[in-house]
Amino acid sequence: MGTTQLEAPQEPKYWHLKTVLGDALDSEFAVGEVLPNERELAARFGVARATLRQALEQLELEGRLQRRRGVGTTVAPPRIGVSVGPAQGSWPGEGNDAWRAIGCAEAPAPANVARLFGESARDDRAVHTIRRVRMTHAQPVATELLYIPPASVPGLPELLSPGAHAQAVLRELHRLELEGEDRAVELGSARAEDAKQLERLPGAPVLLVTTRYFASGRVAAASVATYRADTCRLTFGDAGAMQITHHGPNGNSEQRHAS
Amino acid sequence: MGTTQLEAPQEPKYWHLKTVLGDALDSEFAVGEVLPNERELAARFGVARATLRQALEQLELEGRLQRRRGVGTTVAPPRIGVSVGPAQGSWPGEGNDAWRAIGCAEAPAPANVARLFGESARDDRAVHTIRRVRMTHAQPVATELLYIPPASVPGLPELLSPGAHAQAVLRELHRLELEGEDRAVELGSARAEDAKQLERLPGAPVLLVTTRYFASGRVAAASVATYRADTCRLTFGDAGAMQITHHGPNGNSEQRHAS
DNA sequence: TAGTGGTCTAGACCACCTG
DNA sequence: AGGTGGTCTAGACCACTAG
Repeated sequence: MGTTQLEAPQEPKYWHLKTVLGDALDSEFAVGEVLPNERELAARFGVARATLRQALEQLELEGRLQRRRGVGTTVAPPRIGVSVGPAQGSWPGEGNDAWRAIGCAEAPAPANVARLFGESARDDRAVHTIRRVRMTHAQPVATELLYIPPASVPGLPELLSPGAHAQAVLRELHRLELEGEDRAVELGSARAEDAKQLERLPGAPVLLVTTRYFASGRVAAASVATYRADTCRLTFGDAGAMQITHHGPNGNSEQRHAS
Repeated sequence: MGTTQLEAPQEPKYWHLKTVLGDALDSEFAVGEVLPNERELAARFGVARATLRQALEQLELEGRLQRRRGVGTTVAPPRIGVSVGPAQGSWPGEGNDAWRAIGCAEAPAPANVARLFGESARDDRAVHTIRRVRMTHAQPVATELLYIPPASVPGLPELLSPGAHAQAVLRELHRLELEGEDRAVELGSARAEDAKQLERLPGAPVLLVTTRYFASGRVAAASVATYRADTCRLTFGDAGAMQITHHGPNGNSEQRHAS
């Protein structure tokens, strides 16, 4: 032996670890089962805890693990498919879409949101801002800020209790005919406020879904929703019944696709 | 002073750092500008390099920074909006959709893909597998594996060169009438193979877009596309012209939405 | 109170790019 | 060759959860 060892250690330790752990999860662990703690795992694999943690972070990012401070690391269930596409309730709050309003306010839209409404509403007054949470299987999967310009809900009743006010704004909004929607998805990290509602730590990876609702030839409402990236798979179209993808066990697909 | 310091150091250093750096990016740096190197930044802020790196990682995750080994850390341009929704070329490869086939093969579908085709094709023979890359602004933004069962392309000509074969399969596919599509988006990390094509390191955060194409009352094709999460914003519908969201400067939206 | 994951440090070496 | 970011180590302490 000696220098004859031609192994390719090009592969970082944490990457190799991730693979090994991932395989172990598929073959030796059941969903919900708790793994040994980080210090023991690190010792068992002969690496520093920081290195072990790098591997765990990746697996958590891929939705295979769930870590909770003070509790432990458990094997995560497959991601939940949550429908965000059209072909459903159309307007926000229409149909049984599992959103729950938890607050509302009237304030000038922040710059990034004002942009969604286009040039027209540049110097607009305060917009109705509704904060909602989306629950699935008794777990919070998303928070959302819904922005509705006063012009979209002209016939609004008197000042009401915060809860009732949100209901009233949505009800008024539904009187309009929805002409179409627009959507964008990007990666982000949870702001402190959102993180708390999603029961995650600040900075946790999230999927930001920005939506524009069109009616009366203009943007009648807009929203920015924050979905937990670890537990959610966003579905569009009638993909509700689509099976999981789960970059998993044999999903590694080590075939030649080459050239 | 002394114990009178009631500051809330609950906020982790890296989180605070991220905020400070983020603000600095907006006010003092131009897109493309290179930041001081990590060792100097760490010293300047009085933290260990690992802590500084945690902040940079977050900013990179949010698409605000771009780091390249051996080169440096630069301020990233706003994310590129790439259209993935319907209302475009419909079939993959139809229209000018900036995809370029770089290889193809016939092999049994991996388990996770076979699932997309439903029960019917459980024990199916090899499927056509086409690997494509999507370019935008001369940069690779996505790689894709397109799976097409032989049944979907019956009239396929003789064995051709790898490149021509991919073209032929797609051309045959276009003869079918597309009845609808299905889509799911989730967070993942780049496999080594994809990472290379996307000019990123293995494990880089990506958005996995799984699509099913329906024709003749069944799934005629399916694909798993891997988009760079740092540089891309996926758009659906006619959101092509939608302005950036950019969780940015004043986007922090420190208003009360409370209850 | 004991045990977990989360944060932080101060170093070291490596892989990669550029001049 | 020199500088960059990427990986890794071996510690320490903190915040949280649970029995």
